[in-house]
Amino acid sequence: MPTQNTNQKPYYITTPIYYVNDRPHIGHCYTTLIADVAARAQRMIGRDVFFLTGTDEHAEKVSKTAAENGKTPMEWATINADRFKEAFAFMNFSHDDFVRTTEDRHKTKAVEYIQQLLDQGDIELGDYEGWYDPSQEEYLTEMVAKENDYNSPVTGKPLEKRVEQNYFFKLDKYEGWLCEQIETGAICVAPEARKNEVLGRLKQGLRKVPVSRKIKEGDADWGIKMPGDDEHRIYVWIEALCNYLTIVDNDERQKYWDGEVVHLMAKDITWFHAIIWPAMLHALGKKVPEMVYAHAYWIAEGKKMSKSLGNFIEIDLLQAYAEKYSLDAMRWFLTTQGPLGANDSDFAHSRFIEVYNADLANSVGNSTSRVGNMFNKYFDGKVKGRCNGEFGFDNGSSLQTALTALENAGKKVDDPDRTYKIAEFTQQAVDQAGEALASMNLDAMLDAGRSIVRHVDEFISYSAPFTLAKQLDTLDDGEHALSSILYSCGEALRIASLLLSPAMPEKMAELWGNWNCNHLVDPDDCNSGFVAPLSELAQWGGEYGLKPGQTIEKGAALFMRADAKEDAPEAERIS
RNA sequence: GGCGAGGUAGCUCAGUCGGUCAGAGCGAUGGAUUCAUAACCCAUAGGUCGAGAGUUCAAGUCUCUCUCUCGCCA
Repeated sequence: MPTQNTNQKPYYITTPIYYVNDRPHIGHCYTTLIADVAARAQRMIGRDVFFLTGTDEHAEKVSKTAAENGKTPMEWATINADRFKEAFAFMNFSHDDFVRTTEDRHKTKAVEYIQQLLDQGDIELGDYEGWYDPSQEEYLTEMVAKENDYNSPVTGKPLEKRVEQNYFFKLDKYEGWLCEQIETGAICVAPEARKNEVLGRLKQGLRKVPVSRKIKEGDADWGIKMPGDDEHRIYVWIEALCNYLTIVDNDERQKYWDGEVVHLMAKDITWFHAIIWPAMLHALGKKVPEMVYAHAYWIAEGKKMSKSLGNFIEIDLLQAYAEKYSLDAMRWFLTTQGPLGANDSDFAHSRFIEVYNADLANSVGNSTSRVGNMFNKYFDGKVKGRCNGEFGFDNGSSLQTALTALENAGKKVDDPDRTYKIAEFTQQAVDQAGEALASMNLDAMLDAGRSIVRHVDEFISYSAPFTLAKQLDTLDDGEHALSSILYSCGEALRIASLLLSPAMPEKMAELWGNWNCNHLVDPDDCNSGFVAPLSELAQWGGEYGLKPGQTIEKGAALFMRADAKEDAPEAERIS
């Protein structure tokens, strides 16, 4: 099966690994959804894709919470990792692997990397001086300490200046190199606002960063020890970062690291991914990621999500939306309205309904419905003939015939000289989608699909095939004209549906099922992969295009119009 | 406190090197239409482009001041 285009590098996309003590919420789902949409789109254009997500399990608090729940840390981690797996299965994510940092395949490699950095002298023992809050047993950053007048933000008691022995990674060594990598775009830090922030901070100078913590009396045996020094444990964040490499650092998967590497994350962890991780990789003699993309946050009904407000949008609410409006509609809303840029986005019910109706029900849903219906009404639910998608030109008469029908019916044609090159239009949309995908502009990619739908709707209004259909007996080439118009509408929508499918794999597969399009390896499984790369699938009237005789079933409406007055779905709170 | 981003139609935002840049989408209103999911198509939006001053023949588009919002600070 020619599903892969060998001209393109393999594509490796990652999400952060999620803190296993968290409950899966919109943030986790959003980042992973973006990765999923990108991964699906890249696979569709024929690239060899590896999409990784997973959980970060070695934090100290995990062992603490486990104890509180009467579990071993590992039992607790497993229970919670499974929650993420379930959530991601529900979201229909297509990750190729799910890493847990407690797995040997991760731990062994991670230790090897740290060992190498130790051997090279990139990691060294040193003194850490900082503001310690005895009541919370933690160090505070200079900034936080200062803001609180060097008192504990929790208890108000004075902070202590403490010195501790730690291992340090000599990040400062790579200051100039990092600056150059980011400024030249060798590492593309996106969006632009994040890049500026990182560069600004870089110019303030770098220091070595502590990468370990001394093990204290009574600490749980959880996490990875510093190689060659049992008294220190590797900080969980540094070990966690290694997951991106550990999981593909083998013969079989090496090609993914050698290909295009894209790290996706929320903006709070930009620094780790744009600075510390590339520096570590460089020190290890490894290639650095091509792109570090840090999106902004979701807010809920205009308010920041916070524990105190208890307004986190968790997986149960997303499930409620999916149940009412379909999973793919929810995926569509998150993908197109989400904070992929530098600004936060609002998850508001009224907005969801607006977008659902405007983008899905009134657009793709309605357009496929009206075209499918006309095939059924006029041609017994079968594709009648082919058409090159050009209308209004001298060498074709279909549109002229349609306009004649309008005149016969006494309808005014405002602008009788319009021309349509629908095949060309779809090709341009496919090209635009490809460009948008390359820069992770997923909304623009999907909008290319929507632009085809809009074009079809406009063309239907202009050519009025339903008026033409009433005069088949009196117009000589009426049937040919009608079949040409319908073919072009159907074929254009078929191509549009391909572009929309990364966000809405199930719904588009449903349409392909109704229209008997052979895009998928298994037509009943939207995750079974495409039988050919997009360049072939989206070929107008090509091997995978609509063919005369092909059955077009009306099928159920893809997206039924939603009532704006209806209340937001309620989440059934699960503890 | 330091550094940075931004305040453009009801909403979300585009606006490259200063001169059809005052725009798009959604919402709203009016019209037309019936193949379709009261959908689609067409038309309409008089927003001092945060405030003030300056540079210029000409400024959302450059400079300064003020104000508000936001981000980053190992």
